[in-house]
Amino acid sequence: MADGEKKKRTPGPIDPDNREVPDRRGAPDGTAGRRRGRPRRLDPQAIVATARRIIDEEGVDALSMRRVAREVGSTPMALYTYVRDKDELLLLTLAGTSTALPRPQLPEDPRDRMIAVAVHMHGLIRRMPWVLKVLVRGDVTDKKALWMAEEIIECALARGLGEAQAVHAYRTLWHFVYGDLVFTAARDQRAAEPDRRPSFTALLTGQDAAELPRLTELAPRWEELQRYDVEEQLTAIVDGLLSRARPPR
Amino acid sequence: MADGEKKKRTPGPIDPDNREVPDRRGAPDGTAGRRRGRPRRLDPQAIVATARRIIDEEGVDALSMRRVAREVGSTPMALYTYVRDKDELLLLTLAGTSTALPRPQLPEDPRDRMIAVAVHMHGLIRRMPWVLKVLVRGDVTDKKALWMAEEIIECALARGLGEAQAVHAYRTLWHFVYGDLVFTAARDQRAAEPDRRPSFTALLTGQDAAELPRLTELAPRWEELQRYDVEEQLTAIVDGLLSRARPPR
DNA sequence: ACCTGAACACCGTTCAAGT
DNA sequence: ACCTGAACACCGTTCAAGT
Repeated sequence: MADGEKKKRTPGPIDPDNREVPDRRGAPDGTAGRRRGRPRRLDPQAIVATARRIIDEEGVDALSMRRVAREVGSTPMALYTYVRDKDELLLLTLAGTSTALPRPQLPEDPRDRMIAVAVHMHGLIRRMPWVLKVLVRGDVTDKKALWMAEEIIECALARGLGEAQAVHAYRTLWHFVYGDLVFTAARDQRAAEPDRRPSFTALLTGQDAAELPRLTELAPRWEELQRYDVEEQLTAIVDGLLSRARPPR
Repeated sequence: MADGEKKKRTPGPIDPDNREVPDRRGAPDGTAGRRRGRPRRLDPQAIVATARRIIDEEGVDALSMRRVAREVGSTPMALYTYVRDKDELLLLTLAGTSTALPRPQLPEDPRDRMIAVAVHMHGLIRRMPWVLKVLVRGDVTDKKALWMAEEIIECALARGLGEAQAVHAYRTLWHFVYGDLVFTAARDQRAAEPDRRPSFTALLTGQDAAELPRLTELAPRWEELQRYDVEEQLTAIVDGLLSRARPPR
């Protein structure tokens, strides 16, 4: 990094919100908004749409710059006019995904509302597990998903949490939802390929009974005991978080 | 998958618990425990150790079968005598990692103890972030980490949760800890490469103020508001979970 | 049983050149 | 400004052959 201080700006970034890109149609005199230089041959939206489809159908691992290029009828390097690198393309696929499920009717009571939003958040991603693997790489980039944060924070404030506490409550709920989905997905995958390493209970030998008596006892029933209703867990967490409110006066 | 029903068993699996592998030293008569066929040239433990070192020093993405082979002075395909595939090697690197932090003194009170164990779990992985990326691929494979599950479940039972509830409590805590660590790591990484996409607050334009008033208001202070003490959050969660106990009689 | 070498079917990205 | 083609430095894994 001795002399590499000049950063290349991505020349034609893609608008993550899928709005019309100005793209050579501007004022009638043809100057304002007109792109300079060689006209585009590729459709930026098509690039992202293709990427999204590949991920959706075959998983994140199936996504490659070469594959997208092939499918949009171009060469790998042409894509780099539109995205800085593969990571950026991945993030762009997130936009608009939060509208997959219609925004639900929410209860009026702040506590119940908070739980309902968290459950919705969970259900949304449960339906599109690929989103999980992309989300690790950065923050939420889908503006249409922000209403959920807004709602949860608003509810927390309504129940007497401070501003910081309310933001923390949102994060805590999100972190749980995320973690839960990751492990649910891992379990589903393990179930899909049997003979693969089994759940940890198989590791327990007779010698462990002394050190891990409770686990040893529960091991045979672990699979069923493990299953929970996310809503119940979210309810418990929300109640725990709300119990930190300073008493209303 | 029409005719591919016969599964090759991995011939010489590596013991995840780092115990002495029998390896050609058996009964004095030289039969029991003796390996048949050509003797091994590679040390199974060295393979795993090398993999662990690479991941630890340069991250999971730096791990490749070719790289490990090179560093143990062999060829890529020789590794497949010891592991079924790259995934299995990855899982094997996990063994023993939970002893990185000494087992702490725990409070007697079940609630406090539960919190302390959860905090310990968090601190352990915080110190070895690479573990996170490997854990997604499966369950806990480090037997030495199971005492944490045992403790948490035991505490939950002591406070009056049912068996299923106690197991759920453990899972909920673990899912939160995992999610929290993933996003903390993501934030750290974002901070390390600035100019990269910023936090979501930068997405908010004037037009959003109407729809997202609270977020818009908090946005300028988001970075500081966001920071929380994990222990506080874990405490709230534990209290929420324990509040589900049937009242003690 | 264990190990090698060549081969297959891929990667992301840089770089120089063309339009 | 946008796109191409060749090249660089890699991947995981299969397969046939050797010891």
